[in-house]
Order: sequence, then C-alpha cells, then structure tokens
Amino acid sequence: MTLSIATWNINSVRLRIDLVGDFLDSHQPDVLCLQEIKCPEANFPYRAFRERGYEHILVNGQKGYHGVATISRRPFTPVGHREFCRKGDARHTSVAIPDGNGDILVHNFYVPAGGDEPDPEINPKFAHKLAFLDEMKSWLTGRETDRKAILVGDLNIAPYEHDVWSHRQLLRIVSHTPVETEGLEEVRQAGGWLDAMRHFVPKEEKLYTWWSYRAPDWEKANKGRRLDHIWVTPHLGHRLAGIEVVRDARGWQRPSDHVPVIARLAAA
Amino acid sequence: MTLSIATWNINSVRLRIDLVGDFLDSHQPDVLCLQEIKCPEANFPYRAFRERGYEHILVNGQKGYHGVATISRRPFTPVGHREFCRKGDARHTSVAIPDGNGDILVHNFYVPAGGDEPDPEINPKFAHKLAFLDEMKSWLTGRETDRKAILVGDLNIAPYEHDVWSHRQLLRIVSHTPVETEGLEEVRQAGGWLDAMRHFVPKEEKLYTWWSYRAPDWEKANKGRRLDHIWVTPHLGHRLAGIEVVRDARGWQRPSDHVPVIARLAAA
DNA sequence: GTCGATCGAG
DNA sequence: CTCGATCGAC
Repeated sequence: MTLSIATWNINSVRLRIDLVGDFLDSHQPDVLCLQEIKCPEANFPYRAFRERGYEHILVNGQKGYHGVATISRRPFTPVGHREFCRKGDARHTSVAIPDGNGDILVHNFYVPAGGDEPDPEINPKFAHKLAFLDEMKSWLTGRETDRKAILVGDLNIAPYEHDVWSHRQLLRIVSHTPVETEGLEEVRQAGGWLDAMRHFVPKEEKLYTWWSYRAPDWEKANKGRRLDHIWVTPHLGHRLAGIEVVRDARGWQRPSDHVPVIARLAAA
Repeated sequence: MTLSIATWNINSVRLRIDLVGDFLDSHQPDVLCLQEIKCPEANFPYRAFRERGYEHILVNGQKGYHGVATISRRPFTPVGHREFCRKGDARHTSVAIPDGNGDILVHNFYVPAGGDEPDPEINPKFAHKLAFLDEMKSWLTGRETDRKAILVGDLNIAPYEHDVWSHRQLLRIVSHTPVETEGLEEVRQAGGWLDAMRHFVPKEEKLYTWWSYRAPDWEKANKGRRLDHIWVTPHLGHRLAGIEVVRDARGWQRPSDHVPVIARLAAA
C-alpha cells in the first residue's frame, strides 16, 4: 500500500482551518502532521477533518503555544506523546499506521525555535533548544533504526548551506548556527534517518519551507529557510517515491509562514 | 437641494471598512457621521471613501478609543472639534455644508458610555458622562437655534420609555437612568432641537438602534435600545422627509452593535 | 461578545 | 508581520 504524509506548521489551526481544509481537498495526503496548533485538545477543530474523511486524529495540544496533531484518513494506533525537557510543552506525538507487514511509526515534532541570541549562557530559549536536540538524540538512538518509521515536523533548523538563502549571512542567526546544524545532523545520524527531501533535491539546490512574515515581498526577496523536514528509516528508503513542497501555500490568503511538505511512499 | 445624512457607531472603522463601503453603495447617503472609529487620523481608511466619491472627510481620531469622522460626497467647510470636559477625548466634530441660502451645520457627537454603576460618586465614568451632558447643554444653548443645523451621533442615552425594550428593567441601567434621560432632554430643549426619529415614529412605538453583542440571539430577544440620534433645528423641521433605521445591519457579517440611522431632508 | 492596546513569542 | 493571552472598555 502506498502512503503519502504531509507536515505543516500551521501557526494556529483554528485561525487557518479553512486553509487546511482546502489543502486536504486539493492534495489528499493520507496523513497530515500539524505543528503550532496553538490550542488545547478541547478546542481542536475535529469536525473539519472528520467531514473530509480524516477520522483518525491524535492531538497533543496546550493553551496558546506549540501543540501538534496527527490526522489521518487511514486508521492508526495512538502511540503517545513524549514530554521533552520536562517543560510541559506539547511538542511531540506519535502514531503507528498498519502497513501490510507491520506498522509504520510516525513521529511528529515541533522543536523549540530558540529565541534570538544564539548563546545558551545568556538565552535560556536557546539552551532549551540545544537540550531538546540532545534529548531527541539519546531517545532516538537505535530506537527506530530497524523499523519502518517516519519523523516529520518543524525542526526549526536549516541544516545545510542551501537550506538558507545565504549561508554566510545566517551563520550567526538562530536556526542555522553550527551548534544547531551539527546537532541536528547528530540526531539524524544517531537515529539512522534519511533526509527524504534531500533524497530528491540535490544539496546544491536551494530548498525552503519557511519565509518570514516580516518580509513584505516574500516571493520576490525569497529569503527562505528549510525548517520543516521529513525523515525516514532505511527500511522505507527504497519506497520513497517523491517529495512536494507546496510553495504556493505561502501566497494563500492569511497564510502560515511555513508551507506544507508532502512525501509519497510507494507500495511495499 | 435635498440632503440625506447617516449616523453610525462603527466600533472600529478599520475592521469594518468593507461593511461601511457596502452601506454607502447600497444607501448612498450624502453625509455619513461615524463614531467609535478607534484610530488616530493618520490611520483612517480614506481611500475606501474617496473611491466611492466621498471626497470630503473630517476626522477627529485618537489611538484605540472613541473618535468621530464626518464623510461627505457634498463639499463642506470643516468647522472644528470641541474638546469636552478637558479630557483629550475625540468625541465631537462639526462641518458646514452649503445648502442654497446659507449652510447647514452638522455636529457629530460621541457621548461617553458611562460605565456600569450609575452613581457619579463612585463611578468616575458616570460622572464624566453627566459632566459631558452639562457642557453640551451650556455650549449648545442658543447656539444653533436660529440656524439650519443637525446634531447626530451615539448619545449613549435612550431617552424615552419605548427607546428601550423594558423601561422598568432598565431604569437603573446606565443609558436609561432618569438623571441621564432628563439630562439629554435638557440638552435637546436648551438647543431647540427636534428629535427627527420620533418625528416619524410615535413615542409609543419601540425603536432601537443598538443591540448588545452579549445576547447571542439579538434578533429573537430584541432587547435593544435607541442610543443613536438625529436632531434638527426648527429651521429644518419642515424639510424632514423621512427616517430609516437600517436594522438589517445588525445581522451583517461581523457587525457593529449599532446600526446606521439615516435622515432625509427635502429640498428647501 | 467584541474591540484595541500591550505583551511575549515566532 | 502575525499569533494568542491578558486587560479594560463598551
């Protein structure tokens, strides 16, 4: 059976529920992983999903900040949320999707943004980000390597040179500092993950999933970053069929600053 | 020449500029007096008015609160704003509209709401409202009596029994307490004004211009109040041709809690 | 209920 | 620039 899975930092799912509906109608992913839903589970707009046949929903939300949700038109088993860094933040959820011979485990992450100042000594938000990466690394080491698994989300780090519009100008900007990009590479390698987006798009080619709200003419300036990611374990590597970055979404009415990314897996 | 003049507490002109445009397109008043524009003059959405041929605009605005604007498709001479109660509030503006033999003076007022507790000793907002009425009375006494003049606005008082859904239940509710209703009558009589709305609608008939946001089913409950008024001097009394309360406006998308009131004057 | 201001966060 | 929370005002 094939599987298509999308990840999207929606920056308030309630405010943008119509955009999400349009996206599901037009792109029909099997699974949608949202980040920054910005509401507790009780206020999640379930109906818009169920109306469209997305009846399997797992929400890890909190009031006002962060929050992730995994939504699927294929049945899944909720696996649970891990609370990283003992902060009470809703930044992770996981589900297991039956897929012929065994399940595919799907991790949905929202890594802390890290504030402005890239110094953990003076910026506790940056320290939190680095601690989160450390904990991701140890928790994921060996955990899914020998299974069929997918890790998606807003990882808030653009790891490679051409994941940002200017490597040089962003080296001291949070999301592209060496301690973060190297940290994220360690997480990826420790878990044995393959970077699905870069599997299809050469590392020499610019690839973005986020454009700041502050630049009025985002399309012309095109000062983007690749903050959103889809990783798969080697057991799924041979099934990777394609990647789509829905760049158009940045130009929709009242958009999120992130766009959806979709990965398509061939049948086993 | 005929003249039609509308008054509308818009509760943020920027948020509801599309509603205002629709109203102008559909009802085509010569003059529109807005209250509670809630922005300084610099942020006033002039373009939407000019695009529609309303090229004469006088704004007395302030940041976040209150603010009035008089908008006209007929030329006028700005007369100025009076600052009542030395509070720095933007609650009045006036213009003079050439009308054959002499001008028609148009006063646009936003009287303070007065808070919840109808006791000036313990509620300074109520004291301010009463002081505002006092100052209106002395300032207007004899001032326009012998001219062609119109006074419109959100006066935040429902003066007569049938200006509220329940006279008995509102006697101790701010906007319908005796000290306010009597005070407003004194203002009206001291200036020699005629109540144009009650000129057409008998005092025994319910007449409202405002329905609270808090009542979810405003139309069915119909617990309204007549807070918005159009007064004219005797020199214009014989020209009063009709009054329209645009009640529908309360049911528009994201409405103001007040609806527009339009007065039509016949040619001299 | 609905607004704008202010704030922290992105 | 845009979001939600909080607040005071209506």
